[in-house]
Amino acid sequence: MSNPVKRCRYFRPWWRTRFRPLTRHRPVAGPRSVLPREFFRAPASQVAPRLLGCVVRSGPVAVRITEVEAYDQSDPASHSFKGPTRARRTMFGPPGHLYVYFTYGMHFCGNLTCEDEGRGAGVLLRSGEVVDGLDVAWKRRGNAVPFRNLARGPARLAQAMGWTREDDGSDYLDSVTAGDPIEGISVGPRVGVANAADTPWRFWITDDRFVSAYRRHSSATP
DNA sequence: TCGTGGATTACCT
DNA sequence: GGTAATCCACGAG
Repeated sequence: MSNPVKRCRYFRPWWRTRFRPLTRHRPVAGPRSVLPREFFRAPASQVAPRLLGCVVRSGPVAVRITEVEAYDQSDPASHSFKGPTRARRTMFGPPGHLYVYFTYGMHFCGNLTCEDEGRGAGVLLRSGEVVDGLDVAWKRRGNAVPFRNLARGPARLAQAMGWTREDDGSDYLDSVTAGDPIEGISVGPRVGVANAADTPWRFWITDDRFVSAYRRHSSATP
């Protein structure tokens, strides 16, 4: 039993996956700087593109962020638009915290809160590339999931990170670190929102394979 | 690769 | 009681 491949139940060799894991060749190495609280105090639409390429860690799993969406209080599509409620109070809390919500009766999604306390703003983490804790992420997502889809999509990302209701309100200041510089940023309308779908507050890394497929909300006006 | 439809429940009106 | 910041399986081309 000296074969390390067989020791780990959830290890999957890259040649069994649809896409070659870039983590084998582009590891996140060395200490990374933690972003200051002031970083998250800015408007969500400014924080969102700056988060691209950053690495968010939850226990053993770390994800390089490739796609985000910004939401704030003046935004009809935002959970904070109608003011604070019990389920959405985290969004109105201090910046740099994790806001986890439950949607479609089965999925969790995670946001990083922005702006000053009392202002309901945040950045939805839509997609990412798992760069650490690959075995744990695969265990949570299922063995049959292709490497590319481990965290491609907000609910997939939340599942890979292991986020649930209990993580709502956690301070994530020490869990977000700067990443490698990125090539380019694309901007476009947000996904899955019925109101203000055309507000260009969705940001993603141009030509990155770890970006979710764009799908407009079924009842959104064309 | 793309489009379609079903699953399933917390939350607010 | 309707809506929802979604995912997955499946089929067609």
